[in-house]
Formats: sequence, C-alpha cells, structure tokens
Amino acid sequence: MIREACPTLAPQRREHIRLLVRESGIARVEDLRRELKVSVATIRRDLEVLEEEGKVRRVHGGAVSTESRLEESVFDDKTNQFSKQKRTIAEAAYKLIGQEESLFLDGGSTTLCLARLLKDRKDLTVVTNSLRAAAELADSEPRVILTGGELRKISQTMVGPLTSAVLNQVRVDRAFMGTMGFCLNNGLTTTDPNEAFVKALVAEQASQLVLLADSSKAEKVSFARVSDWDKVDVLVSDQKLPPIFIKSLTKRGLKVCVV
Amino acid sequence: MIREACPTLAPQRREHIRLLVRESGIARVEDLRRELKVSVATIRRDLEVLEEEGKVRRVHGGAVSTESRLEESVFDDKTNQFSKQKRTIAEAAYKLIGQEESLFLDGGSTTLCLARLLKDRKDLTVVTNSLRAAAELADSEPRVILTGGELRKISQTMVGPLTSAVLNQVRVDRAFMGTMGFCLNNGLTTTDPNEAFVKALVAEQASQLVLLADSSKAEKVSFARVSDWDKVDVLVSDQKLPPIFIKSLTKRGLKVCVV
DNA sequence: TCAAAAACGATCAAAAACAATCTTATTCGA
DNA sequence: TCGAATAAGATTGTTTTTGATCGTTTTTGA
Repeated sequence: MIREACPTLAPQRREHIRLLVRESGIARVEDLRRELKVSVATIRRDLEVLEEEGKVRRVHGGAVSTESRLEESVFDDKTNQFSKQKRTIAEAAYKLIGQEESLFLDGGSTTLCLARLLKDRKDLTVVTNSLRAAAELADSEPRVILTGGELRKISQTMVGPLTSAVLNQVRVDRAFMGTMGFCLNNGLTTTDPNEAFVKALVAEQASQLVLLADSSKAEKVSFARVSDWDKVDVLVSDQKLPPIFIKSLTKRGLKVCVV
Repeated sequence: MIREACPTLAPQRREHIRLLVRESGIARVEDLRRELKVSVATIRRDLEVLEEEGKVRRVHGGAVSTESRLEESVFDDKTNQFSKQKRTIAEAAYKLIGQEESLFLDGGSTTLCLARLLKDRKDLTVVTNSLRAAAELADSEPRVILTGGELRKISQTMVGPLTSAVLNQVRVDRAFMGTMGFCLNNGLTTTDPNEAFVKALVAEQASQLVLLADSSKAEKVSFARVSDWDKVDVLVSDQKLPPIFIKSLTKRGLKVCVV
C-alpha cells in the first residue's frame, strides 16, 4: 500500500471532518472521502471515534452534527410526545368520556394527546394545570378552566400551593393523569414534589381517576410519591404491560385497559 | 435497480419533509415525491418515522402538521398587534420596572408586547391572567405565576370568580394594564364584566397601577366599568393623546408619559 | 350503493453502506 | 536491522435502504 507524500495526521483529519460536519450540519461518507483523499474505511473509523467523543452522530451514509436541527430529530425525546402509542392510549381514554362531563387533564404528554381529541366537544368542561393543554384547547369548543399557580417551566405546568386555591373550588367527573413511574408496591411516583402535590389533590377530588401510562413507566419509581393504587380507578396502558400488573390491579378493583 | 449518486441522507430528507408539512400544514405524498425525487415508498416510510416521532400526523394521501398551538401563539401576528406604537409604549413602561420586582400583566396586546421585553430578566416575578403572555414567558427567565380561572377565548385570558382565589394570595409591586376605553368622566371601561372584575381586583392589590393605552382609546367608553382614575398611578400613552388628558390627570396626581 | 381510481401495506430484489477481517506500509525502540 | 505496534487500504460477507410489484383498503363520484 502506498501512502501519499504528505499524510495528514489522524487528529488533524478528524478535526477537519468535525468542522465539515458541523458546517453543513450533515456530511456523507463519500463526500468526506473525496474531500480528505482517504479510503472510506478510514472515514468510518474516524466517524466512529468522533461519535464516541460525542462530536457527531453517525447515520446511515454519513454523520450529522450534534448541534444541528437534524440531530434533534433523532434524539430529542420531548418531540416524541405524540408517538403512536401515546395516541392509541389517548384514544382509548377518550372512549371513557361521557356527555356533559367535567374533566381534569394534568401535564403529561399522553394527556396532551387526549386534549387534542377533545377539541370539538362543545359539551365538556376541561380543568387543567397544563399550559400546553390549555393552549391546545384555547381555540376549541370545550370550556377551559386553568388551575393557576406557579409555572414549572420544565413541564409547562402550574404547580405549588396557589394551585389548590382553584382546585378546592371545582369538582371533576373524571381526572386523566400521567405519571413518571408506577409500581405495585409504591403506587405512583413523579419527579417533582410540587407536581406530586397537585396530582394528589386532584386524585382526592375527582369522582374517577384514570391513569394514562405506557408500559415503559411500569416498575419505575421516581422521587416524589403521588398516590396509592386505591385512589386510581382505571389504568390505560399498552400491550407490553407485564401481566402481573393486570392480574394484581384487577384484583384490587381497578379496571385495566391495554390497547 | 439503479440508484443514482445518493444526493440526500435520510435524516436530511426527513427534516425536509417535516418542514414542508409544517409550512403548509398539509402535504400529499405525491407532492413530496415530486419535491424530493424519491419513490412514494420512501416517502411513506419517512412519514411513518416522522409520525412515530410525533412530527407529523399521517392521513390518507399525505400528512398534516402537528404543530402545537403554544408555538403558534408566540409567533402569530395575525392582528398585527405588535405595531410600532404599542412597542414604543411597552418600552417606556419597561423603564419603570426596578430590580427584583413582582409585576402583573393583563391580557392586552400592549402588555403582551411588554412581556416580550421581560424575557431575560431573571430577577422578576410576573403574575398574569393572559395565556399568551404566559406562553411568551414560558421558556424565559422570569418566574411566572398564572392566576387561573375560566379561559375567555376571545381574549385568551383567565377571568371569573376563580381568578380571585389566586389573586387574593399574591401582591404585586406594579400592575400593567390595558383597557378598551378610557375617559375623564367614566374612568376605565372594557367590554366584558368578568374581565373588568379581574382588572378591578388587580387595581386594588397592586402597589402601583400603570395603564398602557394608546391615544385611540381616549374618550372611548365600553360596557363594563373597571375602575376610576384614583386607582391609576401612571398612564403611558402616545403623543396624540389630547392635551386635556395630560392636564387633567396630572392635576389628579397621575404621572402621564407620552412617547 | 356500487365501481373505478387512488392510496396503502407487505414483500422482494438490487444497490449502497456497513462491519469485520486481512494485508500492507510506516514508525519507533531494542 | 529486526520486529512489534500502529494506521491505513483492500477484501469479503452482512445489513440497511430504496424502489418496484402486487394484492388490499379507502376514497370518490356517478
């Protein structure tokens, strides 16, 4: 094998690749090969290293910059909010709703999905502590009541003691609630105590509490305790929910829907 | 099957599709195929991925955007509400704000303009009954507290008796308020009694009340009475404000800023 | 309500990209 | 100078992506 006169050093070449990727947000292996005059095997090895270092993210045919919008589309979980599974769960939950009901929606992504389904329902009253759910319903038919309170920016929900001022004055027929984790022993848990406080308050006041939680939340335990299973009336989840949950929760009197 | 020198990488193509869908709200498979020069099978596969990621929603024949209302409300200038005059007034109002203050913003378009100016102020606490102002500040520095209450859709504000539950528990240093009309005899008036109720409540509780109102509101009288001039501390308006207002209101102890 | 047309999903084969392995060349220290 | 270590190119199966085909479902319009 004949290497040319002035071979660039590996770190130098990798830096070059990194810049090229960052510049246009994306680069193909073939382009990089032409630009750097090395074999594709070398390019791939370099990309492997750069990915290890977190500088780029490899995709089939090349690599994208970790700083680009394209990258977001691969990683970002919060845009994953309207995944098919969540929508399926939301659709199942929708079927529980009767005429002229008052509902509560909390700040989860599945409940946000549910909010979208309610847009044309003139007969409903929706109480929510989710800014996003409220925004979603802001130009729609249902009557909307916001709980108020301090805005927790990470979840875009209203939480804290002020929230109870409004919540104490309303009563809802059905509350739809997400959770960060649920398990048989510890019940429902979430990350933020303020958030947990609101959820617990709602759990007390709703005639029926419906938990919307895909199976990935099963057996997860988070920091702040929300409530025990005895407050929950219905669990809507997907088919990957471990059978032990169905069995045990049904025995405890819950209705479990897997969709 | 002969593929030509692969021009675009999959993530790139998907991002392109996402933008096209978002731009027009809806896109047909056939259109996307023509635009991207790939087969319909590829388009369908991409849409499947994008749907799973929640970026678009598939429908028969194409896909529709799943853009959240929250984002829209920040961007849309549909009534050209941020006219230069309103911004000038907002900027003058901004200068009144000190360090570490707590503020109230109501639902007018001028106050919304002011909200935009507050985005980088880590030291402020903003209380508001405006959904749009809250959305505007939702990813920004200030601490945000929403009043809660029933959502009045035409103005995107929270109003009614529930609002007072939170408002009674907070106190603000400065309240910025718009109005539908003001005149020397009748004070401030607005269209909706519920809206007026909230404004009056805030007027009681704020240490200083700043009225933001361009001169087009002068001498206008609307249906619901908000408050008398004695509650108002500062009026910020534009230069077309009739001199009689400046003279008369200054005599009554108000500070009048024309900008 | 029925039938044609359009859109769809599943499946298959070709091509591109890939990972693993082998080979060759260079470097550096004994 | 020898030989191990390193790095790059070449080779060879494997995987992924893509486009084409075909039977099925949905939409549309008479």
